[in-house]
Amino acid sequence: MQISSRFTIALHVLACIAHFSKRTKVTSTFLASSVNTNAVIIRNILLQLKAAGLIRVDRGTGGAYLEQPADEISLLDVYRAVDPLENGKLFRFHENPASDCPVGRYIREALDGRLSAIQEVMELKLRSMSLEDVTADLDDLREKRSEAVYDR
Amino acid sequence: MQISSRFTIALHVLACIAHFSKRTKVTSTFLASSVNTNAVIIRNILLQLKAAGLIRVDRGTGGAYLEQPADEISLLDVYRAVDPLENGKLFRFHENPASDCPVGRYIREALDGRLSAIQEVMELKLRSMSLEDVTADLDDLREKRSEAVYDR
DNA sequence: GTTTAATGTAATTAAGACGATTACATTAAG
DNA sequence: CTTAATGTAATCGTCTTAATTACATTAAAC
Repeated sequence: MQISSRFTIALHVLACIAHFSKRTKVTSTFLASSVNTNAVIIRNILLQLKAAGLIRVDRGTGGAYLEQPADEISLLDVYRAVDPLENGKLFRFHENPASDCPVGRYIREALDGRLSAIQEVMELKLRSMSLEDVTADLDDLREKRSEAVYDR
Repeated sequence: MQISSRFTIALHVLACIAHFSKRTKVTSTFLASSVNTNAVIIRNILLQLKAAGLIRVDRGTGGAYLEQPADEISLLDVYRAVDPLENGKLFRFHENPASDCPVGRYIREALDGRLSAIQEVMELKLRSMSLEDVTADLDDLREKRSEAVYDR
């Protein structure tokens, strides 16, 4: 059960908006070609990011813009925007274990706290990273790679 | 993208084996009724746990037994046994981002380390908990609940 | 040796998610 | 009014999950 690529696409989209939107109009078609997917896929992700209050999208004229500073958009914000979990729970249980079994009767209760703790460390880590961290990484990589060219 | 219930079913199954296998023969039919699912579902999970070296299953006569002490079986062992990730990566990327885009060209490299770090904290937490921790929780719950009965 | 109870395994089904795609109404600037 | 873009519905193929039926294989027990 890998996590859907919607999450990494959303980060790619946000990084593009952060990088381009001051200079160019960032449309779903533009984003679709950077990501290499269909514009409708992008538009649906933009709708989710907008619903979460992370971006603004201009109808008619077009263009997407950050609604929050990049350092205030955490990876957890993005993850939750595009991949909402039902009940907020990462782990699923099988329904109706046998209540007349000493294991089945209590297994859900026994696991619940532990599984929540696992989910929590993951979400804490997601919350500790921001869109700005990602764009800073991108800037570093671009710089390093162009240096490498001059090295030859 | 919730994680498949196979993981929590596998923990239920292992807890049953730990609890019952010294006294009773633990068959797939027995486990299926405790979990409340089909015996073939259980048998496939037993095959995965066996392939991971966590249990032994006796053909013909039937019965499943732990192959390792409960305190040496971590939740990560179980998770990996029943829910193997392709490439071992929790997060998926979209293929072939535009290499002529300053974001598309480096986005994968920029995210890779961060996503691995997220996966790692989750796996460390999974590794920190053992089957014995779960069975101890179950014992506690059974004791508490029977006390509660006498309290009335 | 036959019976019996269990596992291993294949095949099928239904439901749901994902990603891609086409189509089109709606919007707003120029 | 034209144009370019978004919002949204509908469809499609593929994959995964979970459930189920069926049956060959195994090994103990009588």
